[in-house]
Amino acid sequence: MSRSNPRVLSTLERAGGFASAQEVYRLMQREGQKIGLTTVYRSLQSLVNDKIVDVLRRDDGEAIYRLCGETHHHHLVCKSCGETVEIEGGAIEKWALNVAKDHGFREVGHTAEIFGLCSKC
Amino acid sequence: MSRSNPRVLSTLERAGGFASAQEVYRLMQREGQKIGLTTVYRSLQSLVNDKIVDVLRRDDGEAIYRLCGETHHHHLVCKSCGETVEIEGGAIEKWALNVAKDHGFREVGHTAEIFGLCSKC
DNA sequence: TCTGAAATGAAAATGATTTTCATTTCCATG
DNA sequence: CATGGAAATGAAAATCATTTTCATTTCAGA
Ligand SMILES: [Zn+2]
Ligand SMILES: [Zn+2]
Ligand SMILES: [Zn+2]
Ligand SMILES: [Zn+2]
Repeated sequence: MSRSNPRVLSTLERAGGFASAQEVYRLMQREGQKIGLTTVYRSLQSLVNDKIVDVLRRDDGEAIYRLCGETHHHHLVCKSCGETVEIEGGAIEKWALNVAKDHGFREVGHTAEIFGLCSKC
Repeated sequence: MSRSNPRVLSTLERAGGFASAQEVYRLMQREGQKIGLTTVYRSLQSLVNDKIVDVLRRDDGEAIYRLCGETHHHHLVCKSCGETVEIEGGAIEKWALNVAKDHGFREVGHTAEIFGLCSKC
């Protein structure tokens, strides 16, 4: 496993909001940074593994990445423009734990995402 | 715009749950149906436009389709052996709708999955 | 039957992502 | 200071889903 190139993380921060691997790469190019597309992909993957960034999908299927806070949370995403709101998941955390306990499951985790059309779309 | 080839819809129904375009195509091939991959893609797109079918994304980015109005449920999956329990998501449905409404989103949908270790693992 | 629009599908193009693999950079040890 | 090997890098090729092209077929209506 390769470790993340810190310039990738720095660029993603600077990009603000979501950016795809291709976008991060282009941005670094424009800024004159010398880096390969492969390294950008590998670094972003690594950041996702380390849970330092979130990865979502655009409507067209392209993966987009974003720095996310430390706390566990969920996303409300606009299907059309991609606007994203981070959501506290208190209710769903309880739901997941209860459902799992009812069925005798341990070491429980969950994923949840809400999508729809935002007010502007 | 092309209209949907009815055999595509029929195959998606028969597939049960979600299926990607490639999977629908392979299924039709196995069944000896003569159809082109292009037509499968076009038909699925058309069904999505007509809101007869929902489209989501797998983690790997592949688009998956399912009939609208199929009974909605969630899954509790064992990380180790893959045992799966179908879950009614009453609580999470309300949560998703409320969160979305609070942020002015329309046409709301959601995904949710719980995973853990089952009692046997 | 004739005619044009719609449907079809094979093949090529596209575009993101992954894989390969040779090269470069690091680093610890002698 | 070597120097040997592990990790990182990136160019190019490979993958793979999806879209586009375009020539052909189907089909409904005149
Ligand atoms: Zn986040
Ligand atoms: Zn929007
Ligand atoms: Zn199990
Ligand atoms: Zn639900």
